[in-house]
Amino acid sequence: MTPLTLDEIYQKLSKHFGPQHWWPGDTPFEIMIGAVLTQNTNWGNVEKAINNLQAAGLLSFAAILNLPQDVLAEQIRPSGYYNMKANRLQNLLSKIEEEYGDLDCMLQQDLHSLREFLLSVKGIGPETADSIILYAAEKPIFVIDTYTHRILSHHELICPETDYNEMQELFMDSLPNETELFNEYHALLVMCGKNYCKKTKPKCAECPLS
DNA sequence: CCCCAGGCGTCCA
DNA sequence: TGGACGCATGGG
Repeated sequence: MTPLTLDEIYQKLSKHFGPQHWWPGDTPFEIMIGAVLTQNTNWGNVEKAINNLQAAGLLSFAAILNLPQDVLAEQIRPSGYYNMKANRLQNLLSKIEEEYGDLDCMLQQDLHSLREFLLSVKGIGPETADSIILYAAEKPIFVIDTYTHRILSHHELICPETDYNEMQELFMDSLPNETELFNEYHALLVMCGKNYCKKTKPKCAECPLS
């Protein structure tokens, strides 16, 4: 049988799951912090870390930048890799301050220079960069993650060794260049991955794409 | 007890 | 360039 098209996948997921209202964060700053904290980490653990920061009154650019790194690490402990992530967060914020002065200025840059800057920051890879661009800066770029790879691979739209950039081009070459669509599509792929296309015990029979 | 989660940098061939 | 490995908590 012929593989699904990217458009058909979107239609099926959208019908099955409905609107996703992503990213789960209130402000661009909080979205950016969450994007770093969720690296290879369950979102539930990220929420615990963000709640710790919120409760301590530390969920701000200045607070996170200026906190002693070991104190920050302790606050974000539930998100895992906490020493590395404390370092990555402070490095990111200091680079933003150095390059742009503040977050709002960074978010107003054009997509290409923003992506180039983010990828130059140690600890920010393609997925984290693109998540910040799409969900915090609200500019049209398609975010790829392990779920995307697994779902495309499983439905034979790609071979397993396809890399990040190839998958991103696949989406962006065949879909209209719309922030809202890219936002919703990625959120739907994550929802589908979490519920049906898990690494172990996948529920393929119940998947809306099967 | 096991395995995994909305990655990334480093090292080594 | 690409595969292995470390980073680490909390949930199933």
